[in-house]
Amino acid sequence: MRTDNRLSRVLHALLHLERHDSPATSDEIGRMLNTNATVVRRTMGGLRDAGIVGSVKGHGGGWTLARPLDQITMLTIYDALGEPSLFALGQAQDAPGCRLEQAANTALGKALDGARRRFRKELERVTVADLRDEAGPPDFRFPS
Amino acid sequence: MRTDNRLSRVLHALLHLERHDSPATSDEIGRMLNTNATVVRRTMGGLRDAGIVGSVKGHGGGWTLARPLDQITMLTIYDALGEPSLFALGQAQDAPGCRLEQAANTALGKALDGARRRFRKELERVTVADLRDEAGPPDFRFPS
DNA sequence: TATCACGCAACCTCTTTTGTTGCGAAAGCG
DNA sequence: CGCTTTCGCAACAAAAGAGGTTGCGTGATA
Repeated sequence: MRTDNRLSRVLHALLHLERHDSPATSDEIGRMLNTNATVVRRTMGGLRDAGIVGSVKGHGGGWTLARPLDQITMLTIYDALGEPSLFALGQAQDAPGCRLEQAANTALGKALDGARRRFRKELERVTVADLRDEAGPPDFRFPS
Repeated sequence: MRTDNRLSRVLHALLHLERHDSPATSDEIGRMLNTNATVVRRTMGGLRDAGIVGSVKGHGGGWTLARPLDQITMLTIYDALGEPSLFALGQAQDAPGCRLEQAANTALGKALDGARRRFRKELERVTVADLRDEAGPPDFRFPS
């Protein structure tokens, strides 16, 4: 199954944003993420609504950070993206009312819920500033 | 996003299989799972190779359990299905060599790995016999 | 030997996501 | 005051993947 890379992309974009003096245009970010401006706007729109970034129109406009990176957890971003569905596995609904199917789904649901909790807990623990620090010194960061 | 329901379906099918005296044909299972015989064969093939079920050709043939349900964990099945990719989220590979992207991917990867471990651990803990027992008495199980 | 049922490969269809295009509105520049 | 830049938004096209469909072969049984 094709995976949703928006969380990874947005993290990447925010890290670059911090190092950008002026607002970064959608097109610039699109080139960083190897995609195009419309996709960037679509994705960043949710972050703007969540108060993570701001957008400015017109000359010299673009995207800016609305708060310092140490006040943005990975979970903040994940939720701002609309909490996209985490799993490629799901419960079948082939015979609603069949207690055997229900039992199978209940068990699978528990396993998925446990995994989801673990995932969110880890995202909550890590700020984007942590990522920046782990990336090392500013040099050699974007060898384009 | 469309989810992969094979694990749920197979669990459901195994629970029915146990209650079936003669081998169950792919077509019968297909009707239980609201799908068709070919899809059933495709999915059950992996389980046969893993020694979980057996298939018999010809008159009176079909699918049978190769071991008792209390010797089949949910994890056994998941792995027999080829350990299908668990997540709908993934790491972007837009700028290999960019340390900021790498940092984002590393952090995301850790969160996903933790969730995967939790998931597998839970699957390992539960046998299909547990599901059967939790489904309650045999009555009212398949109100078709 | 006729029928049943799995095995397998090729193909079709449907859904979802990404990417593309075009137009409008707001903000600065000269 | 018009021109350019840039986001906002909607509609459309393209690509990928999974599930489903069909057809034919093979083995087993009656």
